[in-house]
Amino acid sequence: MAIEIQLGLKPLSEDTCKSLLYTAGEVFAEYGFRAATVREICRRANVNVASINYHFGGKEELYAQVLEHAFRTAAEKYPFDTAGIGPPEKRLEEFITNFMRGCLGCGQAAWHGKLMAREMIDPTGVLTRIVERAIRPRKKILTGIVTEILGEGFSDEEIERCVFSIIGQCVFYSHAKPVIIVINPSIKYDDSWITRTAGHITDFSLAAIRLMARRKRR
Amino acid sequence: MAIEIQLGLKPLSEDTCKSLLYTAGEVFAEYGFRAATVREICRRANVNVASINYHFGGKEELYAQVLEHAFRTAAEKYPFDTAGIGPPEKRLEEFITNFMRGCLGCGQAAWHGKLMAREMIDPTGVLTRIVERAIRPRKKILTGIVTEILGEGFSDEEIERCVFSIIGQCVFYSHAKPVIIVINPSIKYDDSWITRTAGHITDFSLAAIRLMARRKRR
DNA sequence: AAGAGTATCAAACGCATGTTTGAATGTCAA
DNA sequence: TTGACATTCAAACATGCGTTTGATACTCTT
Repeated sequence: MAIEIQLGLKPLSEDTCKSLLYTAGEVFAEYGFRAATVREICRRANVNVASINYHFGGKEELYAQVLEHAFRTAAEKYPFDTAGIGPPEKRLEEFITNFMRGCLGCGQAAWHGKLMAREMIDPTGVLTRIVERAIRPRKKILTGIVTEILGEGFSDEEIERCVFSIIGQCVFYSHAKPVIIVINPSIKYDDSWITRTAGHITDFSLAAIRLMARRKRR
Repeated sequence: MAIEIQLGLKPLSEDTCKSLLYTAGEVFAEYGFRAATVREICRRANVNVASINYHFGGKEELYAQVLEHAFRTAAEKYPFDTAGIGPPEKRLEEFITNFMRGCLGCGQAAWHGKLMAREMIDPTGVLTRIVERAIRPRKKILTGIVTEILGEGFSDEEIERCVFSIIGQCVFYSHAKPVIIVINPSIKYDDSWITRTAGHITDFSLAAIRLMARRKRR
């Protein structure tokens, strides 16, 4: 690539780090930590294979920094803490839509969700950190929304089951994507489809939760 | 191991094949196709590393035969085709319970579900075969049950979304198990828990489907 | 008893991986 | 200009993988 352009200053690219961080996010999200190779990352980033070890100390540390970076950007882009604003039903739909966009969307914004989905299935050493940093806070928010709709008189276990039912519906489309593509090739994972599917999951879950609430009130 | 015992007949073990098939099922279910190593399989089976290539021709062919074997045993053990017997609500609960037992149970009976879950997430060349052989037939049965409860007037897309919502809730506990263990360590994946969780998913889904049906009828 | 066929084994092979090395190149203060 | 420092690079390294090999032991037929 642009090797001869430097025209003077600097050793051509002080931003090898940034390039690696970006490309690594892309490759890790695509293949997962184990299946991704440093050679592939370096090839796409147009840097030498030794760069990863020079700048980051190894594949594992690069992965950790990629996740750290993904946390920050995702937190800005898809705020889940719209707490208390509007009725809980509205917030539920927002939560589900944002969540699915994070898992299934395209581009850098979706790396976060894809990396989390990978970690869920095939955890590395950083799983605990991810849970505390990203998953548990979101579960707390969703639990709050569900609790608000359910009303009084439900055990933590019952509430948690509802939360898992909602999240399960969402991540299914991400986790089982290869199978879904085979089962029903006509599904296009574009933004319009995500919105409609998020709408279905919201309706489906709201119906269930409201019925539980109604039964308890009697 | 028992090398000197042979006492006369046979080359000690003509059943190296069976042992390999069994152990491979265990290891593949535990680690997935890629992460499982032939050396680990052979170590657990107490056979030489060359045995896999001698008897099966390679790791991939062994995997294919393990799946083939798992299909047959699972089909006997957990029959999903209880079609038409009893009310659809009852059949839904049976379906979900059997499905979750297959994904989360212990022992050889659960290999099938675990192998399928692995294949969903990280497909190998046999994914298509698995879909046609195991997944699509079951989806058809579940679709039948859901259609029966929903009644007339729903598009294939609406019905499929409900089916995915149900399956998503089930496989979540299998796919996201490592995360769930961190999030809530108190959950014990025993048979009693599976039954109760299957009950929740049934209630949750039934509530949603019935509400959809009721709305459409008006 | 002899030879053909089958099964097992330790060892090695070829390959891909993450990592390290040592030289080469450029920057910048002294 | 010089020397210390940072960065890049091609090449080599160490390890683990699936697979192959050639010898060995055994059974069974003749």
